[in-house]
Amino acid sequence: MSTTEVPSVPATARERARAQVKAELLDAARARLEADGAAELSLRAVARDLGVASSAVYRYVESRDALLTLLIIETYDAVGAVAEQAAADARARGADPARTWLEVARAVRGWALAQPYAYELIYGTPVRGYRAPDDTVPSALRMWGVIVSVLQQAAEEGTLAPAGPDFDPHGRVTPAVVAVVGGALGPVSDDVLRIASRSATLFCSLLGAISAELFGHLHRFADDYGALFDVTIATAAAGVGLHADLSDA
Amino acid sequence: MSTTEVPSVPATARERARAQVKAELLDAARARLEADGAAELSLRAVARDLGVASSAVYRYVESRDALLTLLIIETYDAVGAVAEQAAADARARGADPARTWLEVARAVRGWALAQPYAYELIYGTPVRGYRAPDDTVPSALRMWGVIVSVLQQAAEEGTLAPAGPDFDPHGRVTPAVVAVVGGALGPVSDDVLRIASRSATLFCSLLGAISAELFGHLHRFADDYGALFDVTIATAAAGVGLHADLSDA
DNA sequence: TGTACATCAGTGAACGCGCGTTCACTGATGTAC
DNA sequence: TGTACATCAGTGAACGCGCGTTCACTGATGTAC
Repeated sequence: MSTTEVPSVPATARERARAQVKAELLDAARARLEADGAAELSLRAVARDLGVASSAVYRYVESRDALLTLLIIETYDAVGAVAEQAAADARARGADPARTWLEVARAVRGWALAQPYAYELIYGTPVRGYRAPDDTVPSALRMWGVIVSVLQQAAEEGTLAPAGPDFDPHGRVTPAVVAVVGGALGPVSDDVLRIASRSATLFCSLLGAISAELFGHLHRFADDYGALFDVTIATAAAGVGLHADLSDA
Repeated sequence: MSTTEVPSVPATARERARAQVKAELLDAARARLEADGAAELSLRAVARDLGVASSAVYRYVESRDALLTLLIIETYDAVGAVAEQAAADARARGADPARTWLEVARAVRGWALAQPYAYELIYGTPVRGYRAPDDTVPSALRMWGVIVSVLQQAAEEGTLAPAGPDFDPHGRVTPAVVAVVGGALGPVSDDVLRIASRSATLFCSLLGAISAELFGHLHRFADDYGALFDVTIATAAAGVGLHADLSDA
């Protein structure tokens, strides 16, 4: 009935139980993370929450760092899915690329505000002494994929123009940069060439706007930070050639 | 010879010695911070470095949190001074506002790369369990002062235009925002009105560009991140109406 | 279906670590007369 | 200038805490015959 491959549904009851306990462990760890923050995440606390000896955790996870890695991958996937969904929804409603990007940014902000410690885990100060292994890369790239898809869409529509006569990023994008952003996402076309550095600019504007709010640098702007966020994202996007209409927002 | 005011130079030898030891303590704490990171800063480690019992530190500092506060203020002042100096230098060389901002951004980035843990202390994930008191606010505002001065300069020169026809931040800036940015820096003029949200946008673009680099989100862009940084900063600035000429950079 | 053995999830004690903070103390430095 | 007292910088031991990780163990679950 099956080849010698590892089955996706575990065969034995023991394996099924094991998979379920591991899932519960991850859930508990995520709850701890979202309550205490990434730097404070402790195996003993997670074990306590599960009502289990702290040593039992080691049946499922090699070390605290390994657990962190699992959570980081989960979190990149979660925010990546949020961004992808927002882009798909916006496009389904007929949004242009600029509007799509704004919707993506809002969705990511909403996600970050709802679980700030998860945001901090991946986009805040890296946990000291922890070095993320390469396993996290594919999940981390999902966000970049969304960004590039927006720019690509604008380039195909011919609406991706530089913001001003004095500024043409094209000439300043080196082959190395192009290879990375282009290479990660498909064949390098002239369009991608033109958008390579712009993906970084959009990413940075999103990271900066959310981090500034979350880390308390805008708390004097208080109540209406949502509107300020829109302006900040749209302004940086305008610099990149994506002009959004905010009048209905 | 003096009033009853606290003298700025301590009178007694004991007071002088005390002030000097406190300065040495802060230096040692800063060194530890720059070696280990903010979250790992420990009073015992600092005491060890000073060759002193850990309890002795409490003669000079109320608690670990109080020490953190002192370091945060010092750090805000340090980066504020770097930004102010860069702006002054640029203006002395006859730079326009857009160019001035780029020079400021570069200077701040250089400072951050040279002491990443100091940058993280103030602009990274806040240290858990620590709540910054209001003492830090004036020092934190120095950076905002530089940003607003650049925008004000452009507004006075009449070169501060929106980036595109579809985007006018003016209408979306609420009175509350204006009161904060304007109020912190002088009387609220129409010019300030127009730049209130833009200061946040510039701040966020700087925060995002440096954090993204420092926290490893651009490490695949590797070698030439300096050029990418310029483009990112200039692009967001262009969205705000500051058009920099990068051709000679 | 029943027995003998292997696997392995979970236990609980322990190791060694570092931390922030308190407290009674000592001895040197300063002050008042 | 000399003595008696007050101040206070720094000591070292201690308290109580939580952490990551290891290890020999037990007992239940699974497998082979």
